[in-house]
Amino acid sequence: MSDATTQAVEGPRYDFRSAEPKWQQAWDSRGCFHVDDVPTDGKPKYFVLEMFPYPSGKIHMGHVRNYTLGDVVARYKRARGHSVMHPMGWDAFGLPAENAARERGVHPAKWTYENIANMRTELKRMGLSLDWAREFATCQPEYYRHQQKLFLDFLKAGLVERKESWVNWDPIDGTVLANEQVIDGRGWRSGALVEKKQLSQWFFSITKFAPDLLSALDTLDRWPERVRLMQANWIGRSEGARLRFDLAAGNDSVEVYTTRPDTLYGMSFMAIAPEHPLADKVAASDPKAAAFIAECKSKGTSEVTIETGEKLGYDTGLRVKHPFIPGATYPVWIANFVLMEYGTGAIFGCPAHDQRDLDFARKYNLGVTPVVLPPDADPANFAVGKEAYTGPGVAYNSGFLDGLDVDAAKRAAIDALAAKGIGEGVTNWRLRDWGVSRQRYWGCPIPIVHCDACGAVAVPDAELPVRLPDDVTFDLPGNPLDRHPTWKHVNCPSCGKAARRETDTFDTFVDSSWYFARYCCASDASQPLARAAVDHWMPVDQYIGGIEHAILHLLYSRFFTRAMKETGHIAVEEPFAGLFTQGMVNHESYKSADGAWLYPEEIEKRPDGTAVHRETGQPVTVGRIEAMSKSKRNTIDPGAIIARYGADTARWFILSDNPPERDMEWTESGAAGAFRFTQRIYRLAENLPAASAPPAEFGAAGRTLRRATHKAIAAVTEAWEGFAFNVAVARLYELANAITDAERAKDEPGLGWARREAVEAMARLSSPAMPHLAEEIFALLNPASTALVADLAWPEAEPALLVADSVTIAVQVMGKLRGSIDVAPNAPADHVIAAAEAEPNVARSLEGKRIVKRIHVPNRIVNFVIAG
RNA sequence: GCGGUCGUGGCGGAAUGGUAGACGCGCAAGCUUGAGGUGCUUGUGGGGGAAACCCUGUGGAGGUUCGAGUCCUCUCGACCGCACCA
Repeated sequence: MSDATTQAVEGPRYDFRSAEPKWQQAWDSRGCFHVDDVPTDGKPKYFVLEMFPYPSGKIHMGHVRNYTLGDVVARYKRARGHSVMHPMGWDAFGLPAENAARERGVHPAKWTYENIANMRTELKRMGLSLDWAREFATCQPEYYRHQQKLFLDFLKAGLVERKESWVNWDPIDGTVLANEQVIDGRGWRSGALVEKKQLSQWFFSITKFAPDLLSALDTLDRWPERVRLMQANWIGRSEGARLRFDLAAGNDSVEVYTTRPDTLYGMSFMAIAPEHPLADKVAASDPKAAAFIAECKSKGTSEVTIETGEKLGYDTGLRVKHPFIPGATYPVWIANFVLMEYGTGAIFGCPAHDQRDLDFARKYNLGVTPVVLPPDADPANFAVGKEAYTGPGVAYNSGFLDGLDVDAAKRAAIDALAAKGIGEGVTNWRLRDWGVSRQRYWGCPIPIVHCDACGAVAVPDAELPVRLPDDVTFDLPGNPLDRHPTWKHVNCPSCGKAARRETDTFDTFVDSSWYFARYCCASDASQPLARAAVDHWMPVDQYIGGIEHAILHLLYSRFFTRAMKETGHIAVEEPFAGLFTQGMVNHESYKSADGAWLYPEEIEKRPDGTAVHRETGQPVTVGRIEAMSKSKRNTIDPGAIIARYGADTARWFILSDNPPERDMEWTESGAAGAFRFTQRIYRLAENLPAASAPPAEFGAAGRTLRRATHKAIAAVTEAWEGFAFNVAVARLYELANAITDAERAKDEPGLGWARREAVEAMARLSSPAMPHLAEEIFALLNPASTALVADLAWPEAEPALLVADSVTIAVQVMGKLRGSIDVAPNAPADHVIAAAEAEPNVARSLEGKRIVKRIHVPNRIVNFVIAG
């Protein structure tokens, strides 16, 4: 920060440096934002929640935006008479803590708790209306013990399964990798070739709720449409048929799932996934097949294969019988484009009506028989070339299905399969069960003991929590829990014999799938959720966070809430009644001549928009405006902004820039402008008369200002209410402009009172955004009062003052603006039309014309339709 | 490929079918100031005009309407999500 910048904010009239801590202290000492677990105040409840932060070390501008948005809602709702719960906590388990341990030798717990302490201090400087008594971190045994209990309850209720699944295995790191962590077939950290491996893991049975998770999306009317659509796509319902194909030789059969049973007569091959059990069987006696399968598995997740979409296959030599055509058989291929995870891992190929099947058939010279005739096509010469026909039509070349349209043919085919006992209509889901096992240390231990005699045994409730051991090392790859000398060696809770603890920990998404409910009863050590408190507060009325969690976190939370309901921990099914997804905070990026990224503090902007390096004077390339990131160095430290301008300025700018759901750009000039505004409205509050009874009469300027004040009350209220926060800011600027106009007006009786009223309204209307400044101005205006704005009811507009003395009505001729007239509100139509016709410019346009129609919209517009 | 969102001044953006560009940023001129990255005043979509005013203008083309940024159809572009899902 340059000297010049520091000077610019030195000695301001409103000294945020002393005011902000003072008011934070005042709110805190009066417990303004504390609520009881089960309140008895009779107020309507409102639960405001922002997605809790990962304790990475410092807060960033995304946090500032997120928590400012939430704080506006919380403070506004409180003023509107709600009992508001607004808690904060820490999503504290996760990989970065382990990486810090590996790279810097600091214990994950120490690293995490130090980061939390630092970030808590930073958050407190923002002046958020939080109930800090409810704070917790998910890495505390006091939290995760309850999570372990929930898991065991889910297990008892049949909502948890242990099953084999295919995973990306990094043989060097000795761990499972998420798909995103596999880059070109290699582990992102180790660079080792990733293997596909079957591993026994714990799964939450989220698919049991798939129908409900989908249909209930319709009830979430305060969620963004696109989030609901993304979830619907993710859950992925599809209607089709499951049917059995018998092998031509032997007794084996293969199950297939299809959405197009109407095209069965167009079959020319069957394809099975490389992981399909039948493929294994073939490979056992066919080395070439084994080699092909191995190749597919190594390339399975490689982006190259997926992007080029090259279809590879291997003909097993086996053949299957057609379900309807006696004697017809088709080859069985192993194909890389068939997914074991979807449907049954096997498909029947109908190249004429499925693009992938067609690509495959063309490559390997398999037959292409059209069986759906497009409308207006000629059955004698309709043929499929490079594009499969997937549109509507009528079945032909299809035996008993001939002449039926697609839908009727599907039903007829399913009926026929069912009659033969070889198939049925089914609904299929894209959603997979949620694998939660991670081979990591810094996570919640899964409370299970593996016994050779008893199998997987639940840890008894009385022994919870299963605590993470502190004495672990990170000098070797793999899971430190697995190689800990003693931790995993325990006796079986069931038979007492020597057994092994589960050394996997939970996916951190589990931690965040129920934290919102835990806030309601955070101090109750005896149980995960205390029903009285949770039933009172849940669901969250307004949840706010980034769009990046549109699917996983929100879907998992919806699942968890249903599972908690089924196990008696909660009454609701949907955790978040309202959801708001904020945009990102972007900033320009800067590059020096030698190509190195530069921090905004390292450059100096020239008036012409170019930039130079502050120290060297070398030219700097001003790059794209993009998401703040450490690698591009285009970050702005909220701590520095708050130190320089104060929290209110940071909050105000972030709200004013643009609509909160869109990406915003952080600019120096914008922040400076917001700072100037804080000073300006404080100035408006100086030198006002003391409080007094309202005068009986107001002059013209006073009346104008009072109308502006009450219009602002109505407009700002509506804007805060509707998440149009940038509009609320604009309306407050208008009010400030109106106050400035009144300051300049000739003094008249009552004007001082009207200015006081306006300034106090200004302070209170802006208090959700700039709470410290609001308190400071209120105290300045009311030196004898000990009341806090944070405790005051929201201002109400006087309806009489919302009606203007006169309204300006636009006058159009043939829809074109030709003038405007001032008339009394709700003046009679004939009067308004006469005045409109008399307006000089309008009269000129009407001269010599015949008016065929006069349209009058009261208080809005007059439009003359003329002929000739 | 499938699904979706969005196109308004130099920029961020306002606008229940009813005066397009509120409000802010930036810019320009002026006043204030020892100075100013302060404060204040005025101006600021494009074209014409001395002015009054006129024409034009919300990605493009049609349509509905007395009246369209807003509703409908087509089209172009940008962005986002999912993606070999059978």
